[in-house]
Amino acid sequence: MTLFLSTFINKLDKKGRVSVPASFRLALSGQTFQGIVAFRSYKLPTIEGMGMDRMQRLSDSVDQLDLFSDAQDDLTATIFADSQMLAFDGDGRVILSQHLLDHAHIKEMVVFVGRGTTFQIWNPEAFERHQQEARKRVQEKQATLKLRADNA
Amino acid sequence: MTLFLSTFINKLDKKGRVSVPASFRLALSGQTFQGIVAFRSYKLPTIEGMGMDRMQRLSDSVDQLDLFSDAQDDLTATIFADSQMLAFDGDGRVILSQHLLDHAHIKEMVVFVGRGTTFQIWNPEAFERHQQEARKRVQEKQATLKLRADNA
DNA sequence: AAAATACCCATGATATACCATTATTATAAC
DNA sequence: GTTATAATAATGGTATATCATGGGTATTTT
Repeated sequence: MTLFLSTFINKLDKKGRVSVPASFRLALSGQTFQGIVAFRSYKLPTIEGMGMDRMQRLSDSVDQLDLFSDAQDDLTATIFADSQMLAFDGDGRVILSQHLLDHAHIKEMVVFVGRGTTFQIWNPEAFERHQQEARKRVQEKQATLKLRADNA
Repeated sequence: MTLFLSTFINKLDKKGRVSVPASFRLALSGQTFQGIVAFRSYKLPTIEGMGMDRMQRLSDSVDQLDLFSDAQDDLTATIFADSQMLAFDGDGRVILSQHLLDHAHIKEMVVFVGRGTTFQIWNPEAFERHQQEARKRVQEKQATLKLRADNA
């Protein structure tokens, strides 16, 4: 099992620790770095999470040895500089930095959302809202699609 | 684990020493030269840093340019001539030369910024400004960046 | 000799490792 | 189908190790 699936809600303790869902840990079990890599989404109030291997591949694809090109500059600045390596403790927990928590407006409860090869970490209410809006957009799209189909 | 990730802010002591972040040292632990290679960025007020192995690769790629071409000449002058090997002391610190410090306007605090296969060393305020601008540009260019990220 | 550098050790802060307890889920027995 | 039991996962707290930092002393360099 190498995919991140489902959503899980866990509690943030007063030290900022939170258990990474067991199934996510299983998906990461083959990796050398036992933990997750996390950075602030540059588009939504959520934290992007993945394994180190994916980060490595991201780096490889960006690494053309033209380390001075403008094109890659902003991307590397934003992603690599902002990302953090969060190691599991013996019980599969990580510590989310204040930096990350602030961005996602997380206070006590944390939602892990599987997205296949990556996952996201949300504030529960914010995630719920985001989901509903996404659903609404899909429905609207379906409506327009149907109209088009009828017209065709 | 060979990537430089996150940003760390450390202090320059009165002897000019500064701790290289532990995770950066870990990323360099496999190398024969225990230290960093640093040179002045030619387009930004920052110091470019990397391990000796990456410097070697850079050299190899420059070798493939025509031996006496302008491009090779420029790279050799701006990178190899300007770069310095800074060895770790017993506690993982290096001494940044005045030459480098002046270029980056560093006085007391030093920011280490991971960029995947390399890193940069900044003045804190200058970095903050640069980072925010980069983030803004990334948000504007979202679509392109997303494609890249997905392909990785 | 003076200055710069390398080496060594001490300390406080913080993160990591470890262990105990609770909760939840799955399994088995009745 | 319900209850009992076991297994796994999540949570909470404490001890330990690591790291950044500061200072001292020796060693090299000029």
